[in-house]
Amino acid sequence: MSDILKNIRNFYTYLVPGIDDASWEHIAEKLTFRTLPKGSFYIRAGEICRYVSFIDRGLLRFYYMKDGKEMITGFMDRHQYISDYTSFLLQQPSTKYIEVLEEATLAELSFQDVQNLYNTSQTFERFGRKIAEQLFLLFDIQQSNITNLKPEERYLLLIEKQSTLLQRIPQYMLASYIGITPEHLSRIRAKLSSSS
Amino acid sequence: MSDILKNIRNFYTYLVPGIDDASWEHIAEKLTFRTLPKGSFYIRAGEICRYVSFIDRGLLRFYYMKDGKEMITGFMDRHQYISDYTSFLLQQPSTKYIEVLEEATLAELSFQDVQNLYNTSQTFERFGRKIAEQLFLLFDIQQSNITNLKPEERYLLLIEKQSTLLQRIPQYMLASYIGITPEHLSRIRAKLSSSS
DNA sequence: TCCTCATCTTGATATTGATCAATGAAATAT
DNA sequence: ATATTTCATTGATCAATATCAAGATGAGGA
Repeated sequence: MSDILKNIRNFYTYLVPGIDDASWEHIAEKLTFRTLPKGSFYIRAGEICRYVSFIDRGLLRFYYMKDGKEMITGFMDRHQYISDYTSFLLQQPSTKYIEVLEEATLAELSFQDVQNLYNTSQTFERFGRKIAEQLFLLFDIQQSNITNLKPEERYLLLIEKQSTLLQRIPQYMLASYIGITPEHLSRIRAKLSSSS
Repeated sequence: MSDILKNIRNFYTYLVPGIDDASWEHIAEKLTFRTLPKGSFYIRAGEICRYVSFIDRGLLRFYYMKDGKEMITGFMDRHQYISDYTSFLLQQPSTKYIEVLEEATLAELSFQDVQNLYNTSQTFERFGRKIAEQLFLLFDIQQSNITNLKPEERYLLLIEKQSTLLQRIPQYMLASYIGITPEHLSRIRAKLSSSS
């Protein structure tokens, strides 16, 4: 347990370098813990996201349904932050699913506690700003990948940048994440391996 | 001039409802003003974005270059906030161009002033958080439009939601914004008008 | 008014990636 | 070990959209 707290504090310190013990205690005492088994859902479409969570362990996938098909928009690994932040910020029903791919242990803050912390702690307000800024930057990179790169280039980038993910995720999910059909990814791979 | 300040204060109040006069004065005294003529650039690829700006008047477009072609990612109208926020946050060279389509009057804060305000004003820190959250929400909506909708549907959404823009922007720019060629947009329009 | 440049339209063809269908391979359950 | 199910590959065809090439339209300047 104290290992989890250490990891979370590292995460906070990364975003708000100067954080002091008192501010940290203030936050830490509000954290609650939860373990989600493989195959369960962090959130489903229609539900309101009531927490922001730190992933101490595990792997999750984001997707939404489009014409009866799952469209995967991202994966979240350990020591990252997870939430359907749109649903959380607006406290309105989510349009996404977040499914647990590998059993996950989460440390969470409720919406109400987050608001209270914003009102009582300048440090936490800064943390909230940093989180939103990080998400913005992440989105900006991802969007430019989607619009700039062809499927083949996105696949190569994935190999280069996230090779650990490739081993943990079936190919048809990668295809969906890249934005193509499993058949097309298979052909891209065939072409790449024949030409190299 | 006092009209501009009133508009900006409305914008701040929208994001941080409780803002008091003292906090506002603190911010207002750092604002600088600038008018950019039509055809000039707010930023070009390779430059670092040193300001966040409030558009009091005017219209601007975001684009990046891809294989020698301009790919338009957005338009910003008056009473909105503008910046290449990725370049601003990281203080690193931009990959985008922001061009003035209609003469623009801007009220700006420099990167350094923004950092100082974060350190001296809790209200401003909250404002920074809200700005980032708003940008995140905007991106999320835009991304789901791009991935969920077909070009024709994106065009119809544009007509429905931003009909004022349509009159101010040439069709080939709309095509780029929608993510298709001008020829294809022309055909979509032909099909729509024949079937209605 | 006429000319010119930019924009928009229309047609023919090419490319990309999806869909449908079948087969092969690998993991899991019995 | 065998059967069942899930996942990956391969082939044939189809749909959406890009590209290339002319024209048509329209607005601002000489």
